[in-house]
Formats: sequence, structure tokens, C-alpha cells
Amino acid sequence: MKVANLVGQRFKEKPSDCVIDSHALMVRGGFMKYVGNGIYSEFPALRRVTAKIENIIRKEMDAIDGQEVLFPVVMPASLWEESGRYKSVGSELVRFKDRNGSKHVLGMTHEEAAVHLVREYAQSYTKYPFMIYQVQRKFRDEARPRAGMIRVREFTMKDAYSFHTSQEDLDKYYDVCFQAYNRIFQKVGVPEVVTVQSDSGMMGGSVSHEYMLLTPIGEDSIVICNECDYRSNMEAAKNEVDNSGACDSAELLCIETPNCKTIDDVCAFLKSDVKTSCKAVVYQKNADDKFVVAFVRGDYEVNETKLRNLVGEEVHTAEITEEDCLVAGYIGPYGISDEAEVYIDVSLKGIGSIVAGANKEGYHYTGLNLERDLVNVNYVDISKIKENGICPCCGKSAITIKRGIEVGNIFQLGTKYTESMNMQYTDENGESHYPIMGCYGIGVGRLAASVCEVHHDEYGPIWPISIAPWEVQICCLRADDEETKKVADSLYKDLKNNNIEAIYDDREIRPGAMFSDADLIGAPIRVTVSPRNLKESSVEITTRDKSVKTIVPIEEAVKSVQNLRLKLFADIAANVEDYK
RNA sequence: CGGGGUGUGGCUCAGUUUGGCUAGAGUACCUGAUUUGGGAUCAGGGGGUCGCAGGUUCGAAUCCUGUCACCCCGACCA
Repeated sequence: MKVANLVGQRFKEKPSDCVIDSHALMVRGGFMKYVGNGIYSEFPALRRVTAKIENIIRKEMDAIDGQEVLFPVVMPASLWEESGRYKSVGSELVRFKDRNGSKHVLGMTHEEAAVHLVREYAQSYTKYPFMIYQVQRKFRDEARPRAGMIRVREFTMKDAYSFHTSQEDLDKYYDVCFQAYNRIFQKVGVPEVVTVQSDSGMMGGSVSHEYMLLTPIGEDSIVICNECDYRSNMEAAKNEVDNSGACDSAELLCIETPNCKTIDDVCAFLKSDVKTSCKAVVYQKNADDKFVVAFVRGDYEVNETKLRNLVGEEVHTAEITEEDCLVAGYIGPYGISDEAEVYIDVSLKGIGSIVAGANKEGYHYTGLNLERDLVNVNYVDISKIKENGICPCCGKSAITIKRGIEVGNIFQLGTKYTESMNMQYTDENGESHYPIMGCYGIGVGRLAASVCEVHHDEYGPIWPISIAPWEVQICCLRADDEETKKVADSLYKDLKNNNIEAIYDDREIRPGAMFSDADLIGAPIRVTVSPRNLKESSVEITTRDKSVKTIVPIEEAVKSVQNLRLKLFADIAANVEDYK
């Protein structure tokens, strides 16, 4: 490919609506073009990147006996009604009617389609286990797309579904898949992807892991222990709190605390420590607006995911009016209305003397001792773990919190879909069972954008060679000079004949512009052919990350590029054999 | 859905407060000349119903009303 013919324009100025580097660089580099809110087209340069990622994934999926299939994008609503998700999923599922008025959905995930595809085929235990996967476009009507391709509405995803006849078999395969995913991210060139425990969310099921690419612009908070292997999504991280230093109790007193509506107000007014105060966070159930009150220690935040899981249904932040049973700003666990569902966090456990709202305008209690003053205190885990918090695994205060982008995940689904959609098989004793499922996803476009986010400099992306749009870029600095052009032309031909992917810039433009474009394209190896080097009968070979810069004789150029290419691949994956 | 912001050639923006000549600049694009190792210079050229729809006015990018789109923060979220 010649740069002169490459569809997609590169330009200098940063588009005004790009907030993160990778987004700006991928737009500036002619990789993608905005079409609509959360919707992008891929230019050839990006398509080559995503195609390479897809093929790395395919190879690994096939290696663990996956079989590629293709599900439809548009599905009849009836299929989703079978699983119950036509109703249970929110408006991110696009529902519409066709010309005959029959209801359809746009696929946002394909559990239903997977079960539908195999439920007649897999009626005998002899067919198990098996895994099917696809690489497909999905549409999710996200509330707020952002960050370029990192959070979009339409995207390509590899989704895989495995079917098993026992939990043990699923566990075994889950681990196989876990390892395959590690290899995928290794080969894509982002070893900085880490696995974390996660919350299963609407997918159902129990065990699940997310693959997180650590970067400050990530949308998820990751809890990492510096002392042991514990890593978790904030949503799933158990919080433990040591209140052993605050067990002294005191007399329960109701004190007037005028205009003290926040924890800080109250603690300042009473000159007490926030760590012995009780904060109330009020929610309402989406279904009936019934109040749910979460009490946490004053210096902690509520982890809404954990709360939601405990409540067992969706909740939203409450709006309290004067007619309600709660007194905004003065809510406390002692003497609270029976109408509210109350959850008390473990961060309050063991404190001898707590400051808390008195459920009465202008008053707080001091000296509240939950075990002494309340009947049946049941502590639950609904708070967010904090920096330097206690690791739930090793018990040391060694928690750090980082940001990450979720680029993949694996779930144990159980029988949620096989039961609801009545998929059964007959075992060797003639008895019927529901197969147990696992599902495994990777967002391809998001992964490409994330790699760019982690691997770039101020001039452009620095693609790992395994997914780079081209492995080599040839810059012919003086295409108007006959000799220079001749050498560059022949080098381009030689590289192609040696199966090295090269993009060739033989435009008659100034060197500065040519280098800038090359930086934006981001090929890992660059060969510069110029009159200056030709005086020494040499060309210059450099890497995009500037770690290598050599001048080699023209006749050794192809060999040098080949060696450098193999070295770059070897740096990425221990198993170079795969790439030869 | 709530709060804030922005819509003017492909891109970045000025002009809007205080209505007034033919709507501007830079960049990108086309032609020519000079130039050639980090986004050159000069000359010439093409490209814009100023988001859209109404309204006020002799006159609207500018004022009024409505509407749409996008960006940021929040809510929400396999």
C-alpha cells in the first residue's frame, strides 16, 4: 500500500471534541470517522488493526476447541421474551417493529441466539462439552457514549458461549479460557491487562472475571492488593473495616444540632471524629419507590452495586419530601421509620459510641451503640473499599485503587438461559438436565483504542507489531530524486516479496510532513530512504518507539528489517513460532 | 433524565455583547515557481443556504421563539 492511495486523511489539529489522547490521535491519523453519537466508521488503517486483533482472538478460540458461528444482529422479540430479558433489560436494548408490526431487537449480546442455535443439536450428553463463538457487531443504546471508541453504541465483539454437563467441567473449561484470554492480550501486545474479580450484573451467574487494561482514563475502579494476588473490580470488592480503636461506649444522648445536615457539619459542631459517625444514604426502589436506607461510617461511600445485589432489585437515588417518613439530613438507624428498608454496613461494626441522625429535625444522637441500642443488628457489606484499606484476601492494609478499561470478561452463567429457554439434554441414565453455560467476551474496537491509549506519544500511536496496520513504513524523503526513488521502490518490492507488510510513502512532500504522517500511522518499523543516506549507500532503520536507530547498507536492509521484525514479535510473545 | 457548554468551508477558530458594505483567518485541497531530514515560501484558485424552522427589521451569523445535534459533569450501564 502506498500512503498516497490510502483512504483516510491525516491532519494536524486536534478535533475539539476529543477528550482523550487515543481518540484524538485515531481521528487525526485517519483511523476512524465519527458518524453519530457513539457510532464510528473505521478507515482502512484501523480496519487492519481490528482485523489483526480478531484473527489473534480466532486463533486462540480455535485452539481451545471453539467453533466460529454467526448470529444475527436483528432478532425477533420472542427470542428475548423466552429468556425474560425482553422485559428485564433497560433501554440499552433497542426494540423496534418491522413492516408487519412484529417486535424485534438489535443484538446487544447473544446468549439467547446461542441457546437457540444449539438446543436441538445438543440433546444428548455425548455432544458435550462444546464452545461456539462469533465476531460480530453489537448495538447497545448506551446512555452516554464517550472517549471515542472506548465507549460506543455500536461495536464489534467476540462473544463465546460454552456448554457443559457439570459444574466441574465448566470450572475446567473456564480456566482454559482464562489462560487463552491471557495469551490473547499477550499477543495483542498489552501485557498490562490484568484480571480482576467482578460483579456479574445483568448477565446472571456467579463466578466472573474482567480483563482490565490499567490506565488513568479508565472508567472502572480497580482494587489491587500490594501484598498478595488479590485484584477486584471496585463493584465486587469486599470491604473490611477495623474499628477496634473505637470500641469505648458512652451514654445515648439526643443532642440539638441545628442546621447540621451533612456529616462534616455535625462532626464539626460536636467536635467528633468522622470515623465514629454514621452516614445515611437514601435510595428508592425503581419498582415501587419504597425507601432503602444505607448506613455507612461517615468517611465511607456506598457501593451501589453491592447494595443493589443485596436489595435484589434496581434502586435509584431518593428524593425526600416533607411528607415522607424520613427526615432529610437527620436520618439515623435508631428510631427510624418501619416503612424504610434498612441496611447497616460493616464499617459501623464494633464502634462503641456513634454520632447518628435522630430522625427528628435538628437533632442527632451521640453515644449510639448499635449492638446495645438496636434489636438484631445485621451488618452487611455495602461500602466502597478505600486506598490503604484492608485486603479481603490477606488481611493487610495494602489496598491501592487504580483505573482500568474493561477489554474483556469471562462469566460462569450457570443454567440461567438453558432453563429459561428450556434447553435440555439426556444423560447416560436417560435423565434430563439443563446444560451449564459459560460466556466469554472481548470488545475488539475498545481493545484497539485502549492499546492506542496505553501505547502512544504526542505524535501518534505506537502500535505493537502484532496488531499494527503495517509492520513497516518506508519513507522516501526525495521522491523527485531518481536514485532515491529507485532504491525506495525496490526496497518496497523486496519487503513485499518477503511477506513483510509495508506501507510506502513516495509522495513528493517535505520530510517533516512525511515523518508526521508516519508517526500518526504508527507502524513499528520505519525505513527512511534519502539522498543523505544513499551517499553512504545506506538506509536508516528506526523503530516508532525510538528504541532502535541504525544505518545499514542498502543490500542488508531487507535482512535487517526481517530481523528487527522478528525481534519485535519475540518481545511481545514468547512463542515466536506462531508468527513465522 | 438533570446541570453546564458549543453549533460559522474537511479541520481549528474569529466575528454575535452594540444588527449594517460582497462572511473572515489559519490549516487542508487544486495550479505554478522556488525549496527539501521533523508539518516550507511566494503567487493564483475552488470550496460556507453561519445546525434547522419560524419571527422582528429597510436590513439578521448577530435580536426573539421553537427545535435538532454534539461535547463535558452527573444519573444509568453487558
